[in-house]
This record gives sequence, structure tokens and C-alpha cells, in this order.
Amino acid sequence: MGRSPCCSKEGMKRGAWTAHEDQALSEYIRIHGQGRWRELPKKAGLKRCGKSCRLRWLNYLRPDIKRGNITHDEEELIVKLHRLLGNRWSLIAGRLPGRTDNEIKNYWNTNLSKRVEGSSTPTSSQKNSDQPRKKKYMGHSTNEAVTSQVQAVQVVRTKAYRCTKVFLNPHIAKVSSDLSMNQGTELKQQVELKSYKGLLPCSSDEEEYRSSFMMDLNMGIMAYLIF
DNA sequence: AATAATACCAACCGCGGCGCG
DNA sequence: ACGCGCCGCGGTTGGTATTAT
Repeated sequence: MGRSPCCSKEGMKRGAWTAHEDQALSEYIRIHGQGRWRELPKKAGLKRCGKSCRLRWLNYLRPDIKRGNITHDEEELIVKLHRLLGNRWSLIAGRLPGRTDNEIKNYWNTNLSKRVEGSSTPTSSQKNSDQPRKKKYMGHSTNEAVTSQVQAVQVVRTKAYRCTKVFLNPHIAKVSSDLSMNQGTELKQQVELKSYKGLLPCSSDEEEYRSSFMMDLNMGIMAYLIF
């Protein structure tokens, strides 16, 4: 069955997004919500295909995206989940609040796949020596870039800057605020990781974990929200 | 200082799943 | 039951930053 291309490519812009485009997209979604990607660009006045808009939003502009280096705990979790799920990046990302499938996929391809291939998960001491070269990113967040560079037309060079600013998932923020004002994300993450550790297989009953994990997925509820 | 090689990551592409008429 | 269109996923590509020579 032949499929028509998702959108006509004629007159469509490609490549890096400009601050102006980012702003237009964010603004549109803020007002109208996400979805209807096909018609979104037209309505938002963007010369982009819907797919591109969706990707940009999901991987970059979403306010709940947590940017910055993947922590060791997150890394361990990714490795474990990958062992269970394979390249199901969206599922894996679903277990890592604030992380996108694209980000995890990239991280896996550039760091973890090499490391995991040959040996088992490294110890923390190994980790430092094994760790692939890290760029000395200067800590820009893209959202900062967006706000500070809103001189339109200028392309946002989103890459090559690892940022230190953390964007909170609203759910996390809510739970965190339930916990207490200054316990914030760190505590939340600890709690979250504890809950993962409770769920993750201790080698023997992987099946058990797998089924409870799948049930969890089926319920459509992130485990971290429960704890 | 210049150039090449490598690492990293945003964005693109094509396909499959699913819902709807 | 079938075809069509939209959405989402996973693999791949391309451009830039960083490091090595």
C-alpha cells in the first residue's frame, strides 16, 4: 500500500530551527495544545512539516524536559531497561522522567553501547576512566537560548551545549511540593530510583519484574508517581 | 596554527500501528 | 473487511564542537 508522504516537502524548511520558529511553535502549543501535527505548522505560520514540529516539541521545547548530563543512576537504569526491552527507546524514556527517547537513544549509541558490548556495567571507579571524552559544554540550556536569542531568523545552535539547568516535570514538581518545599527533585529522584531498585531484577526473578513492569506500563502510570 | 579525526546530538526519513469512514 | 491518513517509533544522517596530530 503506497503511502503519501506525511507532508508535502515543497516550500518546507528543513534543518536547524530558529529561535523565532521555536517561539512560534511553543506559543501555538501553549494556546492550542499539542496534537494535530499535520495542520499545526500551517496554523502556527511555520514552514515546517508536522513531523518536524512534533519532533522539535517533544525532543526540545517541551517544558518538562530535563536537560543536562545523564546521571549514573539514570545510566544504570537505561542499561537495565535496555536489557529488558531492547531498542524500545520510547518505553525506556517513559521510565526516565524528563528524558526523551531521542536523547536516550543518542546516549546509548554514543556511550553505553560500546561500554555494555564488551563487559558488564562498570563500577563507579571504572566509570571515570572509561568514560568517553566529555565536551566542556558551557551550560546553556536551549530554552535560555530561545529567550535570550529571540532575535528571530537567527538559527538556534542547540547542539554542543550541555546544560546544567534542570526543567522539572510538572508531575514531579507536584509530587515534590507535596513532599516539602525544599526537598525538591533530588529527593524525588532518590525516591524514584529506590522504587526502580525495588522493581528491578536482582538477577533471579527477571520474569517477575518483566511482568510487573508490563503491568505498570499497561496501567499507563509511571511507577515514580505512585511512590 | 592548521588540519584531521572523533564525539556528540538535533533533525530527518521511512515504516508500522491504529483509528476512522 | 478494506483503504486511507495520522501519529509515533527507531534507525540514520549531517553539522558542529572538541581533541589529537
